[in-house]
Amino acid sequence: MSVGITPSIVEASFRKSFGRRSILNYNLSVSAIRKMKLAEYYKDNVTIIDAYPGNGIWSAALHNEIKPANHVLLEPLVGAQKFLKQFIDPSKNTLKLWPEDPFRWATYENIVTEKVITPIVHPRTEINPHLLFTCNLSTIQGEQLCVQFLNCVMNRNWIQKYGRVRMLLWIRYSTLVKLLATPGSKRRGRVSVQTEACSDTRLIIDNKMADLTLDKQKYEPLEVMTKPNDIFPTKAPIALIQVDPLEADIEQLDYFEYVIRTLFILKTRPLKEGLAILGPGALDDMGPSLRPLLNKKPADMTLEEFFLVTKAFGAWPFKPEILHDFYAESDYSLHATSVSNSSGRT
Amino acid sequence: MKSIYKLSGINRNPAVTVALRSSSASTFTCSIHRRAFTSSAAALSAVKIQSPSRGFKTDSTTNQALSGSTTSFASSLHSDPLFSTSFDRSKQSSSSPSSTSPPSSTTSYMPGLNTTSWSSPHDSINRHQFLKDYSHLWTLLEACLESGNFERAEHVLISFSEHSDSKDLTMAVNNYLLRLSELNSKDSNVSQTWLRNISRKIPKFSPDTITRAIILKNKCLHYDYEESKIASYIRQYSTDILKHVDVLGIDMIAKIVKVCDIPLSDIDPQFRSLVQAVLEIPKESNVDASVDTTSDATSAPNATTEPTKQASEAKADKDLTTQREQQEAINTKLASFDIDSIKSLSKPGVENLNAVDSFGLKAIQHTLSGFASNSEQFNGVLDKIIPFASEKNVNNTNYIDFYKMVQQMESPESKATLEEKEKFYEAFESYNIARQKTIERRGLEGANLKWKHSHEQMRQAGALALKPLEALLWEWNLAMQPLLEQEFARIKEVVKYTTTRKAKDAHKKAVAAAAASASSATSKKTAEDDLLEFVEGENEDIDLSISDRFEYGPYLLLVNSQKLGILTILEILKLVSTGGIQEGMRTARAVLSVGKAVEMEYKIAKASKREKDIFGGLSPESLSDQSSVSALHDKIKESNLSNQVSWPSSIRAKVGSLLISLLIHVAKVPVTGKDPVTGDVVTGKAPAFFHSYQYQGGNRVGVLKVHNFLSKYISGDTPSNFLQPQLLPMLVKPRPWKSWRSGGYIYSTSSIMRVKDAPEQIAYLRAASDNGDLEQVYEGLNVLGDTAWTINTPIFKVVSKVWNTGKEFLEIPNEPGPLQAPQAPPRDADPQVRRSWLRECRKIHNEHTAKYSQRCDTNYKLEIARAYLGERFYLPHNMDFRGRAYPLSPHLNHLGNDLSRSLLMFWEGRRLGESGLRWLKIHTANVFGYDKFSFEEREQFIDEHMGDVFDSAEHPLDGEGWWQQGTDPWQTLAACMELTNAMSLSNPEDYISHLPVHQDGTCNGLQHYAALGGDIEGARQVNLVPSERPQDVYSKVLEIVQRYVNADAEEGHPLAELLKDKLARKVVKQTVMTTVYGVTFIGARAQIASQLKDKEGIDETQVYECSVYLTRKVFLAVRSLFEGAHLIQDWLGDSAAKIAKSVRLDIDTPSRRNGNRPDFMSSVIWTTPLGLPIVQPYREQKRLQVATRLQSVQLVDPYALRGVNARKQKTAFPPNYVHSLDASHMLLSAAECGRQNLQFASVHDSYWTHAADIDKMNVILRNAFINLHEVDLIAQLKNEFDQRYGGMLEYAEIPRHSVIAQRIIKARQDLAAIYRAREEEEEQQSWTDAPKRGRKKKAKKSASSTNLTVAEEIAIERERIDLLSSPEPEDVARGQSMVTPLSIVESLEPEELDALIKEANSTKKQRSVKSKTSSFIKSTEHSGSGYDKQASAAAAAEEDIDLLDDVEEDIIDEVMGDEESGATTKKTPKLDSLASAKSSTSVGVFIRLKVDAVPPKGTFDVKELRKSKYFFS
DNA sequence: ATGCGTCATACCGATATAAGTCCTAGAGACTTT
DNA sequence: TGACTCTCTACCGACAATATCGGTATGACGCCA
Repeated sequence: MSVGITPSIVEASFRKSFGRRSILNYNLSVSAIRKMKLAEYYKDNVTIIDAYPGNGIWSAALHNEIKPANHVLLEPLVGAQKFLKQFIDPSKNTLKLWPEDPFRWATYENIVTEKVITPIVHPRTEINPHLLFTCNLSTIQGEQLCVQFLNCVMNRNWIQKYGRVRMLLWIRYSTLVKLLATPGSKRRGRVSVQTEACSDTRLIIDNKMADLTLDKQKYEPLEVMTKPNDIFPTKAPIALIQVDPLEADIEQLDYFEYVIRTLFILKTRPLKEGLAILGPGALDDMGPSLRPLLNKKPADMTLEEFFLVTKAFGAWPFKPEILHDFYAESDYSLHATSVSNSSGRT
Repeated sequence: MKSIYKLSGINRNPAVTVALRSSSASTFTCSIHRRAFTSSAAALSAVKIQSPSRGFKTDSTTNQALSGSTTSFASSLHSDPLFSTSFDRSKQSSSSPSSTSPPSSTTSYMPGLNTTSWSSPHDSINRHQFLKDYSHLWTLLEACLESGNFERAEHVLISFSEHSDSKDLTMAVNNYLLRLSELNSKDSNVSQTWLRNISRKIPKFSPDTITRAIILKNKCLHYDYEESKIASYIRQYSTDILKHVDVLGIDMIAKIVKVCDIPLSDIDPQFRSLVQAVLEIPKESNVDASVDTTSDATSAPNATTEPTKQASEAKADKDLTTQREQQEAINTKLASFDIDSIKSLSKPGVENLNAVDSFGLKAIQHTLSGFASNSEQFNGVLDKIIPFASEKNVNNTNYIDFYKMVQQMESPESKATLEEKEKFYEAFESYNIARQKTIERRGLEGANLKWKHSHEQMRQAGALALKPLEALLWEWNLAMQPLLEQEFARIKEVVKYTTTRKAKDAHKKAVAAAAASASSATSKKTAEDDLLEFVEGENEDIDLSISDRFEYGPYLLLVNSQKLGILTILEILKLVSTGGIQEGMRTARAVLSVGKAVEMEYKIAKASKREKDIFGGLSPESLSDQSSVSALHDKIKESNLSNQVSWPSSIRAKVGSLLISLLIHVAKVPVTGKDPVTGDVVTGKAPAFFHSYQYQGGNRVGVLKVHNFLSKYISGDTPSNFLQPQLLPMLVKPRPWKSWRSGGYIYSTSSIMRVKDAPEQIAYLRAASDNGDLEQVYEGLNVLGDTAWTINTPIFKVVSKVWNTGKEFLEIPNEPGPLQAPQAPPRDADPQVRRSWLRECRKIHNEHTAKYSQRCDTNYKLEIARAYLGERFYLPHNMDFRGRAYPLSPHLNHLGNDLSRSLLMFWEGRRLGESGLRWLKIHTANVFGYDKFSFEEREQFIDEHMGDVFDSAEHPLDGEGWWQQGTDPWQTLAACMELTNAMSLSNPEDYISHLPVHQDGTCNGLQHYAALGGDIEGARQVNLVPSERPQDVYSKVLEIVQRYVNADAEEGHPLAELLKDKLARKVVKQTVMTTVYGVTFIGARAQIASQLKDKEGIDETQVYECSVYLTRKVFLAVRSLFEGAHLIQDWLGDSAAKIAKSVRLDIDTPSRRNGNRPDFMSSVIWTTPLGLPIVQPYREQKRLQVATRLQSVQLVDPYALRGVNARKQKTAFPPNYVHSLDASHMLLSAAECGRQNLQFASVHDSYWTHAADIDKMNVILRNAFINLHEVDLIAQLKNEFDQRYGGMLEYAEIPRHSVIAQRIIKARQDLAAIYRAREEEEEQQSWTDAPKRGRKKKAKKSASSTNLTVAEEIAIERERIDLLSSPEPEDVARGQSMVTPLSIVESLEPEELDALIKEANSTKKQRSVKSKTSSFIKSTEHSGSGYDKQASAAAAAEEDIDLLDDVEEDIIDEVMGDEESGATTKKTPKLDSLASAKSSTSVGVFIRLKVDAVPPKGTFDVKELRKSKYFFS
């Protein structure tokens, strides 16, 4: 995937996406990367973890622009592996293909234990300049994975234990609006608050044909895909976002998670109704301290306001002890089998 | 055009909406979309003329009475006589719908009145267009009447009249009239005036004799039986009026008879004896001790004259007192029969179970035993009768052991005279009736008194004492009262208006006025305001609560506030920790349960009150003529409005949610917490319950959680204290089944069939019931219900001893401690760690929940058993929709697990005799698990183990414990005890045995299959063929599998080598068993995997592939062994698929999701040999969200017309059919056992009777099986299908090259051209007609397409059929001139068509076989390949990247190829394409449905099994 | 009296919710350019 | 003119996801001829 073979990969990957949605426009990719000034930030001993490279356009652009010391492609799809292999120069050690599935957490441990990558832990004062993560999350499961990556940002586990690792994620539009919805938006939900709380997330490459209800002021894309053949499949809009984990801690993280998850159940009802379902007597006990917010809808609330609620919740003496609920599947085969066995006994 | 895509039958009905919600008060128009084409295309437009009565805008009929509102109902679309043939059982054809059906509104089969047929027009079982609203109105009418809201009731009545049949209407009016006259008993003019008015308003209404009877009743009360007034009225309408005992009551009739001097011969002979009884009773002694004492509480407590709170409490006190009085009265009665003392003779040492001593079951126990402890004066006569009486243990006995009493009385040593015995039984019977009634009318107020008592005790003990739960509950109920009163007041405020709009306007005015006055007087905030604020919520919700109250209000008013409070609390506490929610429950379930409890409470109270009204001073249980009594009971139930229909679940949910929200608001528990900041301990009061939500795998679920303070009180032993007493075993014989809704308990109504949200099932059932087709079914079920049971006390003692240890033992789970979740990993732990932690938590949680619910379940069983110790009881039965019988009373019954079964035995004993002793031994061997040997061997086995048997019986817990090794240990113990008792006699054959002895069918499903197919080999395997030793299917299958595996092992197959020594019967058993149910490969694989998992020597990683391998082998073996069965199974499945995927021409059924395709509407329906119609209920469900006070709740809408779930219809039909046969077999056997005076019980394919009667039963059940299968059932089924579904269309393919196919293609093109032209024209028209109306988006079609969609073609075919059946010759001619694919196909001879289809199918098959090698059986032959692939994949993952070179080219190409093609375009479902979807060599076409020919029947003669010893063994 | 336009509202269906996916297999239904 | 994706995986008995949004139908109401 050296610069020299760029035309060939562009040509070869035309209208290929291996079941995912991918960008096809190499030049636009390059342009976006330059606008992000990635090459300037990632200079020294750079490792790129490149999940689901698929047709390889975006990977090629990253590779050619950043020229990383180590670029590992996590691609479980045999077809895609075969395709990508054509463009990998085995003699060089900078670009490797690893066939394990990026969906599995073990993959990320394995590439370390197998010495495919050697991550450098970087202090949290700045974005880790030695490690960049990119992933194509354009499938239906991609959204799930995306949310989990964000959870990892919050929990500082997974690759985020190496410091604040920037993530460049290709996501569906439906996911995008969930992540980037601003207060007052119809799409404002738990994930958007969480994203806001733990990361600085920007829209990098937008898609022209999607008319989404985003705060365009706040999320001005660096590049826009305009032509039908910029992506494949043509009518399946995706976007590239850049997720920069924040340095600061979230206070009372457990409570924060519980509060936002619960409050967004009744997201267009006044907060007082939402408070009531936080715990027995919650409205009576916490209501007074949150009086100014009581009539606000969770969907309209800002991050700071959620922090206020979290704080009040943390200070509430009678808050529930168990914040994570489990449920039992109705799979009590114990009893059932004892009944049926005895009618047809052995 | 759009009309084609509209489901014409389901237009919303505005007039009904008015009555239900009355959101509006003026003119409505109900428009029906036209179904017929309005095109000018000559051949097609004829439809318009053909059916002038269809598809028009109905005229609006103005009805002044409805505050100017105009109501109209869509006229029926399909009332053609063509589609109204009668439902018939194919074997005894044609019977017209009975005209004597009791009025009912849940279902209706009135052809021609707003109805369409359900699954087939062949049966005249029709679906009322507004079924849902119809039944809602029905219940609403009753509710309004009960609460005295006559204005609205009339409103409802008028809406109802618009689309009800005249019988239902008359019944509705009569109920109105009855209630009106009740409340105006002193003035009969009121009701007469009203009647005149209503007759004018509803011209359809015609009074019947019941109407007259009501007026007569009113007159009697008004004029105090003044002869002149009454006699003339009777003369005017004949003495027929007097047959309505259920209206007038016996007392009244007697008086009338006396006053007017009417000869007794004019009275309905059925009830003459009752009237006579009244006449003979001297006036003063006419006091009934047993009839309801709480009845005044039931008569519309919240009607205009509502009892005050104090009054109702006082009444509760009174109730308890009267109850005691009543009991004493009965005691006196018993005593008067010369059995002065019924003081318990029961055994010592029946330990009390550890349980919260409070209400529920305790109260029942109290009822049951209530008067055992009284007075010493009863010692005497009984002592004379029973010599052992002196040994009686007086302490520790809190119940009467009737069982022992009777045994001793009947024992040879007993000196009781025949007369004494007779008197005893008579007393026993009436005592039981009284107690049964008391149990069914649960004493809610009684519970409250107990709570109150507890509360007061707590007070005395001082504040420091921990409050007992009861005290808390009392406080809650007390606190709920003012809120409930407030709610009642608000409801009354709302419901006094006839429309919500009026109510809202009035409210607005009131608010405005209040605001005006408030501005002057500064508002002071009072407690009441707080209440108001809570109840009313935010101002913006007021409109909502008004319309809400308008809906649920009338229902809530039916039960008084005391009862409401109590039952809410009881229900909620019962539900704690259900639904997999820790320390809580699902909101949906909670609100529905509470709502249902309210409904139950009301209905039972109402029934009880009516009974009192009708019987007057007579005591029904003491009358000699019990047949008249029960006939009258039935009549009462039938005429009772509330028995006909259940409340809509939306109403239940709303009522329940309101009550729960009140409870949440008032129920508080003390709490302590730590202030996170200061660290101080804070105390306070917190709500005991709170409403929240949880997520279950991405789904939101509403939950009601209990405060953990409260959950400390609640253990697995608690819920049984809150048990609803309505569905317990009965102390008297159940009311026999007489119709589909008459039978079972005394007060509560149950249906004879458990239906699954499917009115269609009810419709068919009702038709059969009304038609008198179910007599055999009734007979069988009644035998089951008449079997008398009692508790096996020795077993109970052992069990309760074990239970009280709290430890796990056999089937008894231990007392689960608090849930201990593992420590959560730190947040920054690897996601994998977190994931496995979560998984672990979930697993522990699951286990805990399962354990808890098991503990609860066992506790229920034991508590019920304890309550019924020494009692004689009965288990009323009904059926599932296939006809299999189940006891109505849950928890403790003989269908339960081993433990439940062991706790039950026959009340009646029978001398063993020689054969009985032998069977008792065999039974002991069977339950021990030694059941695969010959009878002689089993007998011998027990003889050899007689020492173990004795030891088990005498030292169950401290002996060798031989019984515990049995397959069914508890039943083994019971058998050991029985056998020991018998053997202890000098002649064991003299032993009077009560133990049920079982005879089980060996793989009963396969037995039926073998008989159906006449399959000799199969018959042999399942013991249909006489044999010296029992055949064991599972061992046989295992043997074959073993052979396969050995063969593979020979060839070096690694898995075969691994497995060949590890096969066991157990591994294959479940799979063989479930084969009958159509288990799929993956399901069977999972079963086998779980069996292999515990096997030694199989690595965990290999379990999967082993199970895959083995499952293939097992399937092969089963198939080879039961070839005949599989042929039948396949035929059944294929037939069901054809039916379920058939297309109907009689109604328009576009798919909801894809307007280009019709939905499949026909369920598989068949009639069992006993005449029971069975409808498979599997349809797509429509779900409704109902907004309740707490949250919105999702309910299924059973009334929605939805397409069938074809897949489920297909897969479930074979097992359902076979189950319907085994059910028939059972019921036939039961009926015959009843005739031969055998006690009989069954668990589907396990038949029970006394040991002594086993020989008789064996003959009976064999004969029944032979009778069942002597006719060719499958042929009969095919015949029935042909008749019922013959008019439908099925999809078939014929070769494209055939002449016919070419003609069809041509015809389609022609039709498409006409169709498109007409479509365009219509479009134009619709633009000019109503430019704003959007077109139905359902009809998605590509405008340019020249092909017809499937839906379009069906529409055209339908037109043709309609034309042909038109009465106009002109239309018929037009129809004949139409050339459609169907007309072309029908021009062929059937044989020609068959040949064409066969040809097409064979080419298709060839292609598919060529392209796929997917059959698992086939791939078994190369099962090595899967192994290899797995290995290489694993290797690829482990090795370095370079290994990618090794990936075979062809795989890559394949993937790449797929990717390429993924980008290619897709296509529209045009009919032509539908044809070529499978192969371009054939054309798809709709033909008349014809089920396949029945597979040839084998030569096995079912009569042979008469000699088969092990058929059932 | 009728008709029309506008606004409010009820109803119905669609969609999001959470966040490891459940180790695999195979048939069948469904969709939609 | 097929193919791809999605679903579901044993019968019965027991049961049951919810909040919100947007489009459409329908009715109320006002207005004016």
